[in-house]
Amino acid sequence: MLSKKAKYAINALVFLAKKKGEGPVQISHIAESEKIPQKFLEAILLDMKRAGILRSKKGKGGGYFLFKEPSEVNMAEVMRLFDGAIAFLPCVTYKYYERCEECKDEETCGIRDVFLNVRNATVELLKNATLEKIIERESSMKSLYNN
Amino acid sequence: MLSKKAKYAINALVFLAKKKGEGPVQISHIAESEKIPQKFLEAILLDMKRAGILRSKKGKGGGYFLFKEPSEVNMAEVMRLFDGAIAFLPCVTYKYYERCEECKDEETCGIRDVFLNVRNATVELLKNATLEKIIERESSMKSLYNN
DNA sequence: AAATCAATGCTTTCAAAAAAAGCTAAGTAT
DNA sequence: ATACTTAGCTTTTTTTGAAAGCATTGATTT
Repeated sequence: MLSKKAKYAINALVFLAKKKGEGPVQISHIAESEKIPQKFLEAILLDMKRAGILRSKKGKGGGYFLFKEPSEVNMAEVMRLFDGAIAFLPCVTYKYYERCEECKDEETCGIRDVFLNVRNATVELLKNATLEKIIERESSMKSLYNN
Repeated sequence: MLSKKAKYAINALVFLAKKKGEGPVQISHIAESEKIPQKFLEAILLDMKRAGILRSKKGKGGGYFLFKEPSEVNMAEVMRLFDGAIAFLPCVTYKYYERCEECKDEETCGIRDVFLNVRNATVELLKNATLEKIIERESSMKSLYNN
């Protein structure tokens, strides 16, 4: 399961992506609209700012806004930022690699093989899921649903 | 990431599947061979016994053994037993379903759509990954590796 | 310059879950 | 009987998740 942090981050990102071009959005506004505890959201937004996804502006008329293009922010990136590795086992991750103690031979480990396939499929889908596509898909589903 | 519990469970299952037909195996034997803290393993095996995957025999010559067929034990089942839902979001699970508070319309939620696809792909792969196939694949990889 | 607004940084707290460890009981084969 | 092995229960320790609180810094407006 995603941590609350990651989930909130995604919600906030989609929200900000929809407001792209409208200038900074206050934390309190995002928190209210997406039902996220404000203080928690502050930390989350800050993390994403540090990661180069968002920027902020202080003072009157300040707030957060998307800095990267919506087509360049994908779910794999966001999940890794908040929850670490996406894979189910450390021996099939790239950045968080760790060998299994009990494993006699990683190359021929049947368990590893399964979870490597799962990881690859998952990462593929998540990398493809950009903010742009999510919003696009949402509006196309909405019009489908309303006709 | 899988919990240690789930990971240990899988290791123990593969171990027992390889010993299928050789009678009960002592907990201590599994623990040593797979490098699992024995007391922790006891609880894990007991859970799998309750789930009908294993059976046990007490007293001299006792131990645990696989009760289900190796072709009928898959990774999705084991993971659900120990770690609960496989999906990343509660709104795309079957048994652990929960609605997202902030979600205005689940049917057209772009985020949900992404994670539903991920879930479906993952479950498909995990259901297919039975103990039988894991062992089979392992030995075929080994012979490939040795030639 | 002062007042105001909003993000930033840092610390602490609270709760829950994960990961074990310890001890006693119960069942079974020989 | 007794030696062996799982079963059951309680407690402890560690880690992580999820916040809440408060003082600070920086930008803007008047």
